[in-house]
Amino acid sequence: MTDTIDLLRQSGIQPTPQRIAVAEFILGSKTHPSADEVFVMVRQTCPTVSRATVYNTLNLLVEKGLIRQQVLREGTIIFDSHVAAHHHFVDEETGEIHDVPWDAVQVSGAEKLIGFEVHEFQVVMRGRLRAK
Amino acid sequence: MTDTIDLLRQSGIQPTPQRIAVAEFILGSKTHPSADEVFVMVRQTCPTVSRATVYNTLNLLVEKGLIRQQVLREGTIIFDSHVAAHHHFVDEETGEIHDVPWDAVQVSGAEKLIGFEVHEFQVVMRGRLRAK
DNA sequence: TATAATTTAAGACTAAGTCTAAAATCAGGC
DNA sequence: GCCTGATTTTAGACTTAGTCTTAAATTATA
Repeated sequence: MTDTIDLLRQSGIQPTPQRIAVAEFILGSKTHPSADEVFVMVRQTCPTVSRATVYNTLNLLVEKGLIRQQVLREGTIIFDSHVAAHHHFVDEETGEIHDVPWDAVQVSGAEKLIGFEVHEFQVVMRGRLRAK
Repeated sequence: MTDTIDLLRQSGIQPTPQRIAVAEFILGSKTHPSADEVFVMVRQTCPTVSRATVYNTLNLLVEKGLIRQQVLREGTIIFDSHVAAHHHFVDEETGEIHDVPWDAVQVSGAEKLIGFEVHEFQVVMRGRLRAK
């Protein structure tokens, strides 16, 4: 909790109970929740937080670089606490998003495209989970 | 026009004036329009087509494999007449989507991920257009 | 304590996508 | 051509994700 407060402060974000609750949840999450999924979860620790505040807070965390937003799931933006470059796997059946380590896939040529100044890239893979 | 009718029939799609208009537009498009952008454009050739019919038709074309849908732009699904594997470049400033030829980028390892059965993949690049 | 600035809450609003029910159209048989 | 059943279209209603608005609450500062 104190770590989260310090982190918010260091990022120029005024810590409030609502913001702390949202940050604790999303920064501790290994999944890729939508804003409304965050809202549902955060209401458990902060029952009076409003939906608009959750959206506002998530967008602020993105703006300050603490989390990333991704366009990977149909119908909604998802949020990702893993800010370092990595790839994604999208489960076609469930829509669930999985992180793929940056080094698991090798990409060359992406930053040398003619006509484009590439700032970042990722490989987006689609398929299904393998039975274990 | 006759080509489009034949193509629809071969795909098991009953050709109607509305469907022909939508198919002609999207199959001839080099861009990545949203459903509502298609709606606006198709209304020029088929002024009485309804918005629901445009959505229905695009989804049917996707289902039959004539076009692809992509989750690349915030806030909306885009449609892509280029069904063969290729990559995409997303212009950070405008949100515009550009095709990148499959061979322009080399990817290895994507289909050998532990735990995942990868059916398809693409590299999604973000940045800005280079001044020409 | 007072004041200004910031944040929150909750409802309203917008836009993308889908649903619904009736009307229109199409396909096939006679 | 007519009839009937199936399919498609229409247009408005509806749902949901994301944003806006305004007043209240909270925080920061003097």
